[in-house]
Amino acid sequence: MFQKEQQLIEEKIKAFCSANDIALAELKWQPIPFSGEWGFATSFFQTAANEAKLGKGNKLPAPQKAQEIAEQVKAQIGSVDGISHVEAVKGYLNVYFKTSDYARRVVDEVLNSGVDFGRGVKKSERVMVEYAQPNTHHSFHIGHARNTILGEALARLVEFAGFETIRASYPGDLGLGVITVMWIYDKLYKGQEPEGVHERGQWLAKLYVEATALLEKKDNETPEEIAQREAYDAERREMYRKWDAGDEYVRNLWRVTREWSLEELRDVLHMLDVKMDVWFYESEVDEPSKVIVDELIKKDIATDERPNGGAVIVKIDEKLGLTKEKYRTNVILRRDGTTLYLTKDLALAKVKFEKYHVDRSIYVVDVRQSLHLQQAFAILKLWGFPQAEKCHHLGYGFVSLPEGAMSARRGRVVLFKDVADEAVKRVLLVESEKSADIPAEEREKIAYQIGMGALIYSMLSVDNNKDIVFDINEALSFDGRTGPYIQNAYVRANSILKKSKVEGRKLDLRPSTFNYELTKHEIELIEKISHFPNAVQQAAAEYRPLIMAAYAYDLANAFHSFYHAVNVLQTEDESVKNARLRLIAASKQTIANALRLLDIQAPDVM
RNA sequence: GCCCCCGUAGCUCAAUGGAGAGAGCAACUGCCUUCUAAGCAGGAGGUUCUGGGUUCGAAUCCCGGCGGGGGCGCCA
Repeated sequence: MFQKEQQLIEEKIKAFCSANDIALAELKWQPIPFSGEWGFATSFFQTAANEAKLGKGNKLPAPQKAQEIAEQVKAQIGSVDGISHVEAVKGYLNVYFKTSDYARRVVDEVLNSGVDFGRGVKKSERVMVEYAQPNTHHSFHIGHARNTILGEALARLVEFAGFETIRASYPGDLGLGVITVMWIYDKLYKGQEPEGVHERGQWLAKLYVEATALLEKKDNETPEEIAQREAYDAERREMYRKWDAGDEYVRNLWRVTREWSLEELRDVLHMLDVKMDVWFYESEVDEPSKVIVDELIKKDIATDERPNGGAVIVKIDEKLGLTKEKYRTNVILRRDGTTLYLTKDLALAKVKFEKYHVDRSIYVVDVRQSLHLQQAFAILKLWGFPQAEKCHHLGYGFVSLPEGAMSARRGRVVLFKDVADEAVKRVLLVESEKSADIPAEEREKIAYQIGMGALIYSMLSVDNNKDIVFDINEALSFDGRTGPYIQNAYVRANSILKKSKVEGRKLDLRPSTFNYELTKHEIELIEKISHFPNAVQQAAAEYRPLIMAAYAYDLANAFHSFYHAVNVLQTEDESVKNARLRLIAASKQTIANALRLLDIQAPDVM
């Protein structure tokens, strides 16, 4: 927020150094890292090292030399508008703001910008974020939830940072897993259909477990059992063949059951406040991807080994001219002419580039698929798409359970819906004792916001490359570094503002002066608020929602401390009280903006 | 065999190559007649796995080792 002052000082430093023939290194600025101190800082260690290398000046060790330069620079800077004083400490130059001016500037900017405070300037590139790619005929578990939460937070961040953003979902609606569910449904449960969108979706997942048990090879099978199992498998294969051939009965069965899953998915996304712009389906890119294979063969990117009884492959390293193995070789068409995951991803990328004119394509996908995506990007490059350079795989560690990996085949999963229901139940329990005055009809809604806040924050406050062992007690914890902690700061700010009006004092919208001695808690809070726009840009540039999650906690933390140290409503001096109320309004706004980017809702009371 | 990720307080995790390596949880000490205690304040807790190297400066970058996880042609 204070580039102007920074730039002015920078110019003075540069002028001084060139006048005195000092080999100034690039100036990198950072906030002064001590609490309650407000300003920005840079160091002269690199410059001192440069000087030493050139054999110039005295032969002081670098830290002392840096301090010497800092002192000289300090003497040269003199007074700058809005800067209270400058210090040279341990090789650093610390520039301190004049608190009253800056407090007013920060608070005014937040209140004038409102929901747009922190929004970046419009960028020219269009970004697509692909996430929420569960398979149909299964149910949405906590691992899918991590994917979706991560993708949504990223989309919100990138969008707020200034990029035109397209959200895309890509459900896997074909393949053997899908056919397996259809097979057992058709064989044993035809005509049945549980009530309720989630119940029906989850039922399909149960059928999958049952089918897998029937089809799986077991130890010590009798000849009869083997024959039975093989007969089942033949039925399933036959169904797959019919699906592929476009058989009307099988296709219809597929459409109906697929829709059950999609209905559940849409409801889950609604629960997570996710609004997709584009829906891609695996089944829709299946045929187009076959055409692509021919094109790649013609362009001599792919090698057709079918005449020799093989598949169609791409020798990626060889085609890229790499001598050491990196992308290796992969198959893009089976020998029987059917497509693979990689084939379909190529077709999908083509659609993204050509139909949606995407400049930057982000894939939020499990880290285990890293090689496959790198292979896809490499083939896109060979194919001649310049956007291939800006394809980015945002991998994330997988979510497992304390008892081991989740397994859809064995039905050992934690369903998102179950966790969400449990979250509401737990919050309601806390609420009934802590906030008995909240009307019952509002309670459930607030409980949902808080419960989801806890769950979402627990997913976002861990860096994406780390695996998570899902522990529901940790995920739904409301104490300490959690979503509810941040929501509570928002609620407290809201409560004070409400009360200030109840007591008959309209919130003064005129800018306040802050020309009193601010407590260190106020200074720290204002400084945190002023960093919000930077946090947005950093999180978006690094594709890391964690940056925003950490920021939101720090901001809430600064607010809670201020809340306890300073009683605003009992402030005697009216102008000081008014300034503080404006600071609270600015805090509330910034917390709200940060929570929104994290896909967490901010309740007015809790 | 090759490639990727990780190793930081008892536990779970942070830390654009920069100033006391920080939070939360657990345990300990205080604080509700006060704007909501889902909170605040305080103390304790560290050879940043290990050995080298680069650098004025390394948890961070490079090389080796140890330990854990993942991936490597017709699954997704």
